[in-house]
Amino acid sequence: MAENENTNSERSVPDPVLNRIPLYLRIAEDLQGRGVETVSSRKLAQALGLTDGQVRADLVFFGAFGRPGVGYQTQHLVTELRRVVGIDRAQPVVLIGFGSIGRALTMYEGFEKRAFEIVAVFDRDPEKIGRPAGKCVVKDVSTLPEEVARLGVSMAILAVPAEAAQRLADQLADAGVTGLMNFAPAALKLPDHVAVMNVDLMLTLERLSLRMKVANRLKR
Amino acid sequence: MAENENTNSERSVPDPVLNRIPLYLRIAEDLQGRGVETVSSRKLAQALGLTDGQVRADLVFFGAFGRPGVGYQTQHLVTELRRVVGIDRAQPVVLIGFGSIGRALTMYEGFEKRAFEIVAVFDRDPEKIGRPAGKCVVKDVSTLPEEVARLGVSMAILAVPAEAAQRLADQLADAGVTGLMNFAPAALKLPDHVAVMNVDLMLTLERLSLRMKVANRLKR
DNA sequence: CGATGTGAATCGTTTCACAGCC
DNA sequence: GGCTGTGAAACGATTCACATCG
Repeated sequence: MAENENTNSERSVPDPVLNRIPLYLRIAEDLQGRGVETVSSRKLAQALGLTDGQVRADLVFFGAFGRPGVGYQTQHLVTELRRVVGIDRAQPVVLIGFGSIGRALTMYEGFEKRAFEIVAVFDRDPEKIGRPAGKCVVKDVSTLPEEVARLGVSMAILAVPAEAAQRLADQLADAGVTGLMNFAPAALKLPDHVAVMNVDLMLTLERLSLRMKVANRLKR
Repeated sequence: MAENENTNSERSVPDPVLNRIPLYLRIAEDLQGRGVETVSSRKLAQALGLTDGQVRADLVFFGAFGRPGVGYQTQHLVTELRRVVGIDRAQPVVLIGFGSIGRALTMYEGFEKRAFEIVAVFDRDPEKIGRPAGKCVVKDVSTLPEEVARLGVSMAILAVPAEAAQRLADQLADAGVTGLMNFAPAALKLPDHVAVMNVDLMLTLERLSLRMKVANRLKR
């Protein structure tokens, strides 16, 4: 068995920290790509608009990989954070919904640059089934449960209309998916062991609009 | 120190509250559409997985529109929150970048259902310029500043490669844009009076992956 | 010296309890 | 009785200061 080296799981990690870890990884990767060998918490903080103390406190949640007097070795930081985030090896992902958003995702180059790979695409529309979608061919969504189980995928992207989202999310959870990126404007109800990240474009626009209004108020 | 007689305007609203307000609006709209006339803070809270006290506290930031013993009138709540969010009337938006994401956005029906309207689309690629994009025609991005100024738009969606994002963001800010939804994986530096919402798909996937690994989800 | 890791203090948000209104 | 609005308490996250190590 591949040992799960401890990973401090005793303590629950605050949500804001979970959101920042991938940001640190991105900076570290950028520095590594530019040949920078070490980086201080202060540098990391400046790049992200945070304080150096916060950076150190965040990183310590996942183990102390810095050296006093020196800083963090970018190579080491990248390796460790990739492992922490779970992208130290390729992650297979299934995509459900080949509408405008789904299509854009299959064309998006970012996936391969990072460690994610879309291994199957599903849609309900007979018109779309059989069409090429990136490296895949669109499959009938009715085969979703068996395909997901067969592929052993644990991550899914849901890009379907709101009405269909809950039912498909349930199917995915039943088939063993434990992580879901949801583009549908729906508040999915799922078991606690399934992680969900909602990407709701209209909601985001409204939040932006609200911030613009609030800022205007403060300005007066 | 002079007194501020403006009660709400000077008070800064916590970020988490700003994120939740559009959620309340969505629930209220749904209830209104189903003919429900009043709703309690408890009902709103249950629909979103919050506490009733939190809902009340949040809404009070923007004025007290509830009635003790009764609750909130959905009609009133919708009207007020639409105004608060700034979608009580149509909001013109410009879209920069007609790649896979930009194209998906022009096809997305959600915009018109909500109060946003894409009034101009820009790209750099001569191949794409002149092509239809929703109700618009793709314009040369070199005309961006004058077009934005002419249209008087204050909201923009940036769906271009990371390398081009900062320069275009600067142009947009100079042209009077005060709200920006950014799809590029770049940490934009902009004046404080410009609100930015980042939608970074790879970052979101990494945050999802990290949450799947941590699975520290203790009970509610 | 420079920079980390850490516990203590500070800050802000959420929760609670209750007074007041319907 | 039901429900809001509100100040106070509780909680959690961020900042700070410092001991420690390279």
